[in-house]
Amino acid sequence: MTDHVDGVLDQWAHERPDLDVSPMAVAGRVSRVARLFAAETARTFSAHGLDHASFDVLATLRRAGPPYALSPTALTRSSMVTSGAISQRLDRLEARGLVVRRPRPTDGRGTDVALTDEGRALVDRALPDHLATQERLLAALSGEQRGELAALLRELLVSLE
Amino acid sequence: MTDHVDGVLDQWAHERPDLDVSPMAVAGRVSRVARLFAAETARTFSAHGLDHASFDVLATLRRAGPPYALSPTALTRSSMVTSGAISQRLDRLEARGLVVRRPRPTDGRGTDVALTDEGRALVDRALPDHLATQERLLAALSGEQRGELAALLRELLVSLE
DNA sequence: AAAGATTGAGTATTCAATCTTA
DNA sequence: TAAGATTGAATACTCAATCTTT
Repeated sequence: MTDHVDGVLDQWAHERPDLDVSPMAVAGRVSRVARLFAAETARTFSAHGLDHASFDVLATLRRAGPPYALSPTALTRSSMVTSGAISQRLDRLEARGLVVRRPRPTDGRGTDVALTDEGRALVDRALPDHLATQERLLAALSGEQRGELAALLRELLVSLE
Repeated sequence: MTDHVDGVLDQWAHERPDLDVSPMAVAGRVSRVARLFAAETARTFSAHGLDHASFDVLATLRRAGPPYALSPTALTRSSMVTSGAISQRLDRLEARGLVVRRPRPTDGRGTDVALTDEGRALVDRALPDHLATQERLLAALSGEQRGELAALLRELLVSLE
């Protein structure tokens, strides 16, 4: 059985036999899997009136634990987008009443972003569905294979982060 | 050694001990690795006056072999973006003289998109640097580990594609 | 009616500049 | 000066509608 990347590697082997394209066997597949996962999980988020960007912020606040509040800077560091993107995500979430922004008492420069009750309820509803979708996407791999895959990706991430 | 995802899993285990968040161990890492790879390879592309979108189109035409020509539909299928996005990528590449669009002789509806000599020269220059960047990003993994990782990702892709 | 390709409106991002407070 | 956060211009995408040819 072959996937799209096998075809790409074959083409390069034929057209540029002088080059070692083996890094693509990993890099190309990581990129494709990530995109396919994102497309599929987007459908689940959509069923809850969310998208990946919104869920990402709500989930980061939720898993931080009570009082479910973080600064925009902390949200930016946890995410993989710029501070400007976080500001705009917060605008949208606040307009929907899912988060509130409040000036931080101890530092006039700072802001606390907190989940509202509605925001917390929404992310708690969406999370089980999201996990079920991820589980379904991974169904082709056994528990042992998932463990191996996670371990290899962690080693890679440790070297990159 | 732990990565960002270990921290996320710990947080969820504390806040939602009722849920099995283990799918995130794979899905979260795939997403993060893909984003980090994309950010780093973008720097290489930029050094050649390219970005990921442009390189993707040029490389697809290049590895197709002589005469380095495909239809927009074929380019769309090979990519992971919509036909509208491909149209716009081709506008940009054509404006720079890296590809040319010509009506297909055998079917008035069709278009052939072909690399120009300049387009081919550019992708052939950028490709070795791109591979070197990917190689560097994977440096933490042995050859054997890369093989295992690629095999697991391929199995996943076969189930998803 | 369908296939191939493009268009334009709407959206979420990045980047650099800006504003406020420490 | 620096830190925290936001703003607005520029960019590349998606989605749905459209145009042309078969």
